[in-house]
Amino acid sequence: MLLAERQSLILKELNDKGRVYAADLAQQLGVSEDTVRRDLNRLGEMQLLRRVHGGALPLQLDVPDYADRLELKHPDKQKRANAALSYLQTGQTILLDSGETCLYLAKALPRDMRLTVVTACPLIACELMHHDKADVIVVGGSFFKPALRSVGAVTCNMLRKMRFDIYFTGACALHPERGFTAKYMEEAEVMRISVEQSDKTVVMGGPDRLGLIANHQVANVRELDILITDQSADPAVLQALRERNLHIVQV
Amino acid sequence: MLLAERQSLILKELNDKGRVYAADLAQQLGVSEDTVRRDLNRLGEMQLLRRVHGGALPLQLDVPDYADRLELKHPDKQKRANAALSYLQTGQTILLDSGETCLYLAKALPRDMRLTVVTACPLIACELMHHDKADVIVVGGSFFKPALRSVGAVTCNMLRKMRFDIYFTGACALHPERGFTAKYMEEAEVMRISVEQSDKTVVMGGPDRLGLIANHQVANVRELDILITDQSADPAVLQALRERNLHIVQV
DNA sequence: GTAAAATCGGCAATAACATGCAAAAACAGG
DNA sequence: CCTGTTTTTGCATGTTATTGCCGATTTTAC
Repeated sequence: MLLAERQSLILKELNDKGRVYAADLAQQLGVSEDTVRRDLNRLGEMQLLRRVHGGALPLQLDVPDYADRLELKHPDKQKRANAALSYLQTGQTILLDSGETCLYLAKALPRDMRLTVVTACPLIACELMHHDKADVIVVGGSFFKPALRSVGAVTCNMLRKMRFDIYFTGACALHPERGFTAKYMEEAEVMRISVEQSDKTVVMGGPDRLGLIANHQVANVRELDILITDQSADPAVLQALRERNLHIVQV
Repeated sequence: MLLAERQSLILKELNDKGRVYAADLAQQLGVSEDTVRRDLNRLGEMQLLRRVHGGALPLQLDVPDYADRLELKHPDKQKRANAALSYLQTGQTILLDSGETCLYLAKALPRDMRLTVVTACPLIACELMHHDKADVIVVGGSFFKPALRSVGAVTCNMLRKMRFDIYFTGACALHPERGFTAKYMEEAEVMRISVEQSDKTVVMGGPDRLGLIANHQVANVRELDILITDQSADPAVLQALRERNLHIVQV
C-alpha cells in the first residue's frame, strides 16, 4: 500500500467514524503503530486532522464566536469606541452593528444626547435600555448566534426601508484591494446593505484585522469613510487604504 | 475512547444539559471518577467550563447584569415557568413574551429540545444564545424600554405574518369579566395580535395579578387557554375564570 | 455535630510517544 | 545496468502521558 493511499484511508476513516485510534489503524492497515503515528503526525501538521494522544479527531473549526470575544477585556477596543463617538451629532440616526467594539460604543453613548439608535444585536438593545434620550429600534430577523445578531431576508428588508447618518461597525477583515469582508455569508449580506443605506460608514478595527481577507465581500474600500485603528497598525497597509480615500484615525 | 474525545463529550453534555455531575459522567463514559475529575479540572483550567464541587457548570459569560439581577429572586415565578414547560413539544414554534416569568421560561427551556422560539424581547434572545437546538427569531420594531421589548407597527406586521403553536405570556392583569389587560397601549396591541396568531395561549401569573384590570384590552378570557398560577390564588376568581373555559394549573 | 460524598496527592501499571538506527524499497543520474 | 541518495518502514530504546487505586483531607448535606 502506498503512503498517500494509506493517509487517505485514515482521513476517510476519521470522516466516517469521527475518531481514529492509532492501534486500530495499525492493525487495520497492516502496518506498525510507529508508521501510523508518523502518518497521523504529518496529517496533523498539514491541518487535516487534530492529533491527540492515542489517535486523532476531526478538525473542529473553533469559530471565535461572540461568547469568546466577550470574555476578554479590551481597553484598546474601548479606546476605538470612544474615538468613534466624536463623529456623532445630536439628533442623528445611527446604525450599530454587533460585536464587542460596538457594544463598547453603545455603553459609551452620551446619556444626554438625543439619538435614534438602530441595531440588529439584542445585546446592544438591552444595553441601551437605560439610555433615556435614545430612541432604540430593534431590527428583527433570524437570530444568528455566532454573531449575536439578526440576519436573513427579514433583517435585510427592514434595513432597506431605513436611512442612517452613520453606520458603525467592527472590522472583521479589511484589505486595501479586497476591501471589507466578513466571515459569514448572511452577516456579510446584512453588512453590505448597512453600508448602502448609510451616509457614512465608520469601521473600528484593531491592527490584527487590517490586511486580512475573509470569505464574503461586504464593500470595497472606497465605499467606506473612516477607519479607527491603533498606532501599531502597519503603515504600508494604512497608506494603501488612504490612497483609496479612506480617512484613518489612529488612537 | 480518546482523552480528547471524552473531554469533547463532556463539553457537549454540559452544553446540552446545562450542568454535569462527575459521578454520572464516570458511569456514562465508562471511566473512573478520578479520570472524570482530572478531565473536569483540565477543562476548567482551559476556561472551557466552570468547575464546581461534584461536577461542572457552563461558563457564566458576562451577559449583562439585567439578567443576573433577576436571578433566583422569585422562586414562585420560576415554579410557574417550569410548570409551563410541560405544554411544550419538540419541533413546536413558540412565541415568548417579555417579562421576568418568560425570561425564567427561556432559561429553563430544555437544552436538547429542538424548538423555534420567537420573541420581541432582546434579553430573551440573548438568553437563548447558548441554546444550540433552538432556532431563535427576533421580532423587530421600536424598542419600548419599560417593557424591554419591541412594539409598534413593524412589530405587529412581522407577527401577523407568523403562526405559533403556543404563546407564553406573563399576566399583567387578568379579570374574569374584563379579561386580559395590559398597562401600555402599544404593548397591549402587540399582545392582542400574539394571542390571535397562536393556537394556544398560556398565561403565567401570580395571585396578585388575578382580578386586576389595566387600561388596555388584550383579549377576553375565552380567547385564552391555560393559566398557571399559585395555590394561594383566590378560589372565587379562579372559579369565575374556569366558567369561562380557562384551564387552570396551580403550582 | 456526623456521615456521606467529593476531592487531593501520591503511586504503580499500562499505553502511547519520540528518537535513533538499520534494512529495504524507490528514486536519480550517469 | 550500476551506484549513490532519499524515502519508507519496523524495531529497540528510553521517556512521557494516562489511568485506576489507595489513603488522607475537605466539602456538603442532613
